[in-house]
Amino acid sequence: MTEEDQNEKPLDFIRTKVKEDQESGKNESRVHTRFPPEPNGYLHLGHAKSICLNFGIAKEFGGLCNLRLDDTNPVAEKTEYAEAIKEDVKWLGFDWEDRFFHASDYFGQLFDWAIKLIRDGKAFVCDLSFEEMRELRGNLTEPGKESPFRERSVEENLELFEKMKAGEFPEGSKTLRAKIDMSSPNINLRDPVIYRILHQEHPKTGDEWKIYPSYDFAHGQSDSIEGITHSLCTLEFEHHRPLYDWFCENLGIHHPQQIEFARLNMTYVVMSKRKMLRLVEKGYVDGWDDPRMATLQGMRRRGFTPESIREFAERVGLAKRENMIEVELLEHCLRTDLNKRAPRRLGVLRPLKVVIENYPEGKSEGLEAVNNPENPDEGTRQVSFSREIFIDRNDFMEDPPKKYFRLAPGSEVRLKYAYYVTCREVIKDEDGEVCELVCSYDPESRGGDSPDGRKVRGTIQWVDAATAVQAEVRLYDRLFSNPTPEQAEDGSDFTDHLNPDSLIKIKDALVEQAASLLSPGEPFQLERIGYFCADPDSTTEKRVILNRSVALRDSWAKTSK
RNA sequence: AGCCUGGUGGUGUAAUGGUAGCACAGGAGUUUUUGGUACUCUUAGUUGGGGUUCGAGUCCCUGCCGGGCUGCCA
Repeated sequence: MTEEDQNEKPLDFIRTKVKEDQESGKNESRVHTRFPPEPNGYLHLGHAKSICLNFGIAKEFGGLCNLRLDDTNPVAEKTEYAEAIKEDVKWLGFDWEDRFFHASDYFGQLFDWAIKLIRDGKAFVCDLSFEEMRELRGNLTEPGKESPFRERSVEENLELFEKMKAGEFPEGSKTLRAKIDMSSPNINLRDPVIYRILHQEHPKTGDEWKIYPSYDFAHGQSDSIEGITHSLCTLEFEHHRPLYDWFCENLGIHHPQQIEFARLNMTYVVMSKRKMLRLVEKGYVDGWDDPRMATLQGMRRRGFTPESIREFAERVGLAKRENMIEVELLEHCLRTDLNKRAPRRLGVLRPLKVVIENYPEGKSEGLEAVNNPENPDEGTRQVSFSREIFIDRNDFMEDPPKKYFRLAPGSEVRLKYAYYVTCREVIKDEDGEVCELVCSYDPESRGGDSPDGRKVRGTIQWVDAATAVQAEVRLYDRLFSNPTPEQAEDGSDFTDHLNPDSLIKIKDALVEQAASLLSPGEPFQLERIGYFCADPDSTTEKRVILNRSVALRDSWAKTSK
């Protein structure tokens, strides 16, 4: 993209603000962002939007972006998740260089800042139980009441807080609270808890700490320590911004600006960690990396490319209003990317035997097939052809409707890259099912063109019976049959809307050899069917298992309905 | 109920007082050895009501609707 294009391209509200700040010299014109996931689950498409935003802005404005794990709650967090997060961000194509941090790196500094707040009379140790605190907090319409421990002396607070740190009190018995305003209409400002007692091993700091800072007391300060200039987060943190600001101001430290944007929602999926966890735990899917999941690991296994996801993240836009992106946009991004890069191969999902009666028995020949019509540089390959081949059952109809261009009794079609064939005879088994076709071929049409200029409307794919490789093909479709499974109008649960056909396994598909040799994740197209890649199970189970990433657009399916 | 926040075609997103545009989806067609791709054309929109103004999606008032908030989660 040229500089001019970039100037012409309208900026979203966040980039507009970043640009203003940079041009006005704020933060010495530095731009520094961060992606701060909590390591309590796997990253999903919604995170991808945030990753692309944060790393993208840093790149566009000549700045930096950190990766920081927000590990302030050891109860839910695991190293397993932390590793997956790093892997996923890297796979998506972003580089945090040497700036990989943890909120727990700052526990010491955070503790010192808590001390400062106590000394300044802005924080106090509170003995209220969970329930008592809730009662005194008030509600949406009524102001809260001050804690009876609010006016403890600085000395007593200091002593108690040190004892909390030393592990002298049981979990839940005391908290450290900021002294702000119990009557604030923003409930987050009603003396929020900033430290709680948790006798819990932390994946990073072990048993060093018995108290842990809350999100509000850790996040903004972590941003501040790292010199973040723009702290981008989702809308639900909007009510927390006054708190974010309050801590930076009252601590007298570098004050990054928090800006909120609307999170990503998409049709036919669920995007919350909690709901995804349920899908995994209840066995509705095969795991976090199930190709039907909107997790980055699932999407990668399914055959999504980092490029397609980045393109998607850019195209969904950025604003503050709630949104529901149609999954079709994601599919479009994948197809566009794969169309230009995926090599073409031949395969049939539901094989139907075809014997070419006038083709010499025992003969076999190699035919030249184009690897990628979008890119001639990828050249051609040889595919073998002989008297017995298989075509897809979908490509034959005994009693075809109008405008059906494929094979039917007496009709002629082109076998892609091979010959024109005409269906002469239909053989059925005892159940009356078509089980074999007898065709004749035109030897003059080798390569797929007839010297007499005769045109044929239909072109179908095929595989050579002698050399085709058997494959299990997994056809994935949307996980839910309802576009908005979470917004059940009838009070139903999202799991009531699971699509029973979201996974169809075809055990006995046949593909040409070249389609059976690719490693997991390498995309290819089975012509006229869709984009595929080998599943990791291929390696462990030592057989060919293919995932359909996305089907090709099928305008015939549409018109024939 | 109070506070905060947001409302532009089916979906998403532009237009910062001056021709409502782009993308996806939908429809029609051209090309085609993938009923793919590409290309062309096309349907469809400013939440209601008032006001300011030569002129309002944009500013003001008011109604309506959506989202968020009463964790020692993030």
